[in-house]
Amino acid sequence: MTRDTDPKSHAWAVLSTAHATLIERIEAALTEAKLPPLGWHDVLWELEKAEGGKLRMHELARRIVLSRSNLTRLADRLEHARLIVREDTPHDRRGYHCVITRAGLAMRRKMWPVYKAEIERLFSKHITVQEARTIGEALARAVKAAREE
Amino acid sequence: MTRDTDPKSHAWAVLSTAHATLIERIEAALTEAKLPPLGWHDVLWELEKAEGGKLRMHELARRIVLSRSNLTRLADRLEHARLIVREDTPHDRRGYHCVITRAGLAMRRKMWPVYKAEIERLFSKHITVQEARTIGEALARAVKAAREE
DNA sequence: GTCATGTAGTTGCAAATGCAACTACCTCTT
DNA sequence: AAGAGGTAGTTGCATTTGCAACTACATGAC
Repeated sequence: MTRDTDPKSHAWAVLSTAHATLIERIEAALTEAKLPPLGWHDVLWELEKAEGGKLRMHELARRIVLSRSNLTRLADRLEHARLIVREDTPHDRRGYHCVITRAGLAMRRKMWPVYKAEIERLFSKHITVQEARTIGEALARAVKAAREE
Repeated sequence: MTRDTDPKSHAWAVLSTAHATLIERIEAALTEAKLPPLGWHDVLWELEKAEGGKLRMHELARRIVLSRSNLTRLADRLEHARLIVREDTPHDRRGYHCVITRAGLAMRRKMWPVYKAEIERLFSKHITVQEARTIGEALARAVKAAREE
């Protein structure tokens, strides 16, 4: 047990390191380009993909894997920057819809090339399509299982 | 460009989500077990693996992918909890060695089963050994390339 | 109806993070 | 031997995070 050689734990360890390394670089690239942090892109992209460009807070939080309270504050910042707006929901007066604005769409389109370039440079370039598929499938299975627990 | 279907970008997106999901659960499990955060385990484990149970601050920071200033503070907390000590280095009076203590070793051994159980439950159980190997190899390649840049 | 229980989202506060100085020391050049 | 430039690590400060309350509304049982 002193040295863990199980290939699965090892895969997790490498995944962790890879994530930390890439995130660090991606954030640096965004800062360098005078763009907002990665989290903003995640929110905007989820909204853009969603039907009508809107999503309930809790659903958005679930999709970007962020706690509710953190999303509240993140949404505050995005709203303050006029990239999203909060709209009352018709049938549930407790909640809101986050809606992406025109400026939000524009911002996401500005962030994506910078983000994408880093992914290519630091990730895509070094793995095969076959490996990418394996990674995508295997991890999607794990995420799905974790969610259904 | 509205919808990105490139399998490599997709793999990155899934990796990101998987990481966030698992980390959240692992931290929760550690908290529940009244144990310190995951970052403490990372530090202790790197030291334990290292020759003589000691590492220079900058080397430790590099290995756990943490900024220097963050490591300073993290090390402060670990030192305060008596899990590591800082020792002067013989030939470079600017720096220190972080050295794991007996209590540090004991703490890591207490944290690992909790950590490991979550990895198994949420990750290992859902992927094949072959997939694990592919993930490990592909991501290690990317990390290596990023570091050598 | 009304009470108990559950869900949506926000807020206060303490702790952790990121960035840009800053100190101290090392190394190389001349 | 002295100065320039680089590296090691820390610190101050503003921002972000995490957790536990807390408000407001919804839902189901009776």
